[in-house]
Amino acid sequence: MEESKSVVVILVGAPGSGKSTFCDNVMRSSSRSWVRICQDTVGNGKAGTKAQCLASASSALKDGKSVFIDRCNINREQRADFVNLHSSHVDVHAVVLDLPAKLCISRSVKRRGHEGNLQGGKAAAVVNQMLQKKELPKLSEGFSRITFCQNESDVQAAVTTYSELDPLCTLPSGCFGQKNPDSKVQLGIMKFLKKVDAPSSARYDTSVSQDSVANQVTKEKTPSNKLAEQAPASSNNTGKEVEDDQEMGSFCDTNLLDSVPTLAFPSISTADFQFNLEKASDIIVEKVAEYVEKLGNARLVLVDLSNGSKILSLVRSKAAQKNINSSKFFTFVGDITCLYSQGDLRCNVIANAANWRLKPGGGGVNAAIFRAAGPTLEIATKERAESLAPGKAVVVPLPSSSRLFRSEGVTHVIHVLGPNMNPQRPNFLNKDYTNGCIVLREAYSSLFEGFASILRSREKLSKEKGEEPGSKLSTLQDRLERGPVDQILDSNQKVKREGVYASEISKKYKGSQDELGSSITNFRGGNDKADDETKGWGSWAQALYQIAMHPERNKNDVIEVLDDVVVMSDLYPKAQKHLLVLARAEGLDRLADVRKEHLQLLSRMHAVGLKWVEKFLAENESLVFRLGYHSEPSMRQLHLHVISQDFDSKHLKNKKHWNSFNAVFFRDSVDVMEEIREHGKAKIEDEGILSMELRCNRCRSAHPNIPRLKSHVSSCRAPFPATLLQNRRLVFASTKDGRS
DNA sequence: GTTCTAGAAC
DNA sequence: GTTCTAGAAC
Repeated sequence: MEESKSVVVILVGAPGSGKSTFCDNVMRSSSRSWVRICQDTVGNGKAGTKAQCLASASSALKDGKSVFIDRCNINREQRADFVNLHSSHVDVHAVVLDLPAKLCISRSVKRRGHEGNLQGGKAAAVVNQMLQKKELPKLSEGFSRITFCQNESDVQAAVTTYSELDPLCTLPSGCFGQKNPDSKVQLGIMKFLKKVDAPSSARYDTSVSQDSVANQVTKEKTPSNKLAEQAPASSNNTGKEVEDDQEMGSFCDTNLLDSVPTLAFPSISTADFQFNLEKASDIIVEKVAEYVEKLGNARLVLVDLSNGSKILSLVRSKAAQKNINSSKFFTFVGDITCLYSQGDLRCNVIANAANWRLKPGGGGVNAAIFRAAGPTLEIATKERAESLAPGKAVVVPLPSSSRLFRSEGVTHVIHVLGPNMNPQRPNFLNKDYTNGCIVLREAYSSLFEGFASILRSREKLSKEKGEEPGSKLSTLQDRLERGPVDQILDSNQKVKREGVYASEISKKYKGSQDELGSSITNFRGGNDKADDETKGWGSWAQALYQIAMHPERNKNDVIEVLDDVVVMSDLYPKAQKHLLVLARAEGLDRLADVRKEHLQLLSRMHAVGLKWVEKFLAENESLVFRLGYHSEPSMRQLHLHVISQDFDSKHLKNKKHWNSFNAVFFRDSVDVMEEIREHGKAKIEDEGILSMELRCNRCRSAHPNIPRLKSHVSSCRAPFPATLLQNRRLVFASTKDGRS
C-alpha cells in the first residue's frame, strides 16, 4: 500500500468565520495527526509572522503530520507561499469559510479571550476591511481541492469530511460547494415565487435568500399574495442554479394573473417636497380609510423604492391601528415603473408625483415614470392638461404603444401634485402645515377620485360587452391578451371619454390656479427659462434671483427691501447670524460678473450689511462678523454673505460648507471692492479649494472631520489670524479692539 | 443650495 | 458596528 499522504488545509475566511472552531472540531475526532498553525499563537505570545507559520508548517509536514493553516488567507497573495508547501507526498487543500459578513462581524465582536486579541469594536472594522480584499481561491493557484462553505451546514459537512479522512486515504480533487458567484439572486427568488414546485435536489443558500432578497420581496406583500408569503419558508428547497425565466416580466404570463384593479401610488410630497412624514402618513391612512371601501374590490398600494422607507413603516402601523383591510390596502417596496415585471404586483393604474408643469425631468418618481412610459405619455398628458395646481390630479390613459402599458399592464397614469415644503421648489408653503395638510388631503382625494373614475368607466365598458359589472374589471387586459390591437385602441379611446371628464376638472383647476398657486406664475414670469438654462443654473439655483427681483412675493424670507438691494436671512444659516444681501440687478449672477460699473452697488451692499452687523452686535457684542462673497456661488444672483464667525449651526455639515466661508474661496467684501477698483474685476478662487483640509478659523489647527472641527471651534478662544484682523475684514463690536 | 445614501474610514 | 464623507439627484 502507498505511503500515507499529508494534507495541508489552508483555511480561508474572515475573523469570526469559524476557522479555529473548524480545526478544533476536525482534530477532536480525526484519526490523523493534525497540527494547527495559527499566526496568532505561533509567535509564543507575540504577534506571529507569516514566515514563522511557514517554518512550523514545513517542520510538521516533515514529521508526517497534516497541517491546518489557521489564518485569514483572504487573497491569493497571502496564500501563495503555503500553496508552495505542496510536494509529491503533500496535498494542498483550501477550505473556504465564506459566511455572511454580518455573522463574522457579530461573532468577532462578541467573542472574548481571542488568541489574536481581535474582539470587541475594532473586530468589526477589521472584518469589514478584510472582506473588501476577499479573493476566493481557485484551483489554478495550486490547490488540489477546494471546499466552499457558505453556511453552517456546509461547514458541518466539511468538518465531517476532514474528520473522516483516514491517514491512508485522499480526498477527491476539485472544487466543491461553490455557488455561481454572480448568480442573480433576485431573479432566482422571483422565479421561485412563481414556481413553488421547483426542483429540490440542489442546495440553496438560505442565509442569502432570506437575508437579502426574500425579505425585500415578500415582507411588503399583501397577505392575499399567498405564494409570496409561503416562499421564504421553503426557499431552501429550491434549485441552487436558477435558469433564466423566459416568462418573467411578460405581461401575457397568466401564471398569477391578478385581475383586481389596483392603484399603485407613491407617497405624495414627502420626497423632494419635504413634507413631514408623520403628518403625511396620517393623511395617507385617513384618505385611504375614506376611499378604500368606496372603491369596491379595487386595491390601493403605497409604493416606495427603498426597503427601510420610513413612510411605509409609518403608514403600515397606522393602517393596522385603523384596521384597514390589508388585502385592499398595503404597502410595497419596489420601483413603481416595474411593479409587475420585478415585483409580480399587477397594477393597472399608477400615480405620478408630478411637477406643476406636468413635464418629465426632475428626479424621483416623476422622471422614472416619464422615462418608463416613453414620449407618448408626455403627449397624452399634454392633451389633457397644461399644468397642475397643488392638490389636484389628472388622469391620463396610457397609449397602448407605451412600454408601461405593454410590459407592465399599466393602462392609466394619474398625475398628482402635492403641497411643497421645499424652499427650493415652486409654491413653497414655508412651514405652513395648516395649509399644507389641507392641500395634501385634497391631493389624495383627487387621486382616489381619479382612480374611481377609471373604475366607473371600466364598469361601463364591461356592461357594453355584456359582462357582469365589476366581475373582472380588466376588460382592457382581457382584450390585450386575446384580442387584436385595434380593439385595444378602440377601448382606449372609449376610456378617453372618462379622461376628458378628468381633464375638465383640471381645466377648472387651471382657472383657479392664480389664487391657489400664485407663485407658479411668478416662477415663470419675469425671466425666461431658456435664458437660465444657457447660463447653466439649475432650477434650484434660481431662488435668490426670484427673491431679488420679486421680494414682495417672498415676504417670509425677506427682512429688508431697498431700491438696489434686498436683505434676507439665509434659509440654512451656517452660523448664529447669517444674512444675505442680494443685488437687485439683472445679469449680475455671480462675483465673476462684477465690473467697475458695479462698484457703487458693491459698496452699497457692504454698507447695508454693516448696518445689520451693527444691529446684531448691539444685541450680542461677543459676535464677530465677516462680509464676503463666494468665489463660485451655487445660487444665482450676486449675494453678499454677512456671517458671524462662531459657525455654530446645525446646517454647517460638510467640508464645502466650512471651506466656502473659511478658505480663500470666501472673498472678503473689502478685498473685492479694492480689486474691482484697481483691476476692474475680482479674483476668483477655484472650487477645488472647497475640498481642502479643515482648519480652525482662529488658531488654524487642522481637524480630521467636521464633527471634530466643530467641537474644537466651539471652544477655541485663540485670536483670529493677523490677515483677518487687517483691513476691517472682521467686524467687531465697537467697544472691542479686535484682538480678543 | 439641500437631501439621500453607498461605502469608506474608523 | 458606527461615523463620516462624497457623489448623485433634485
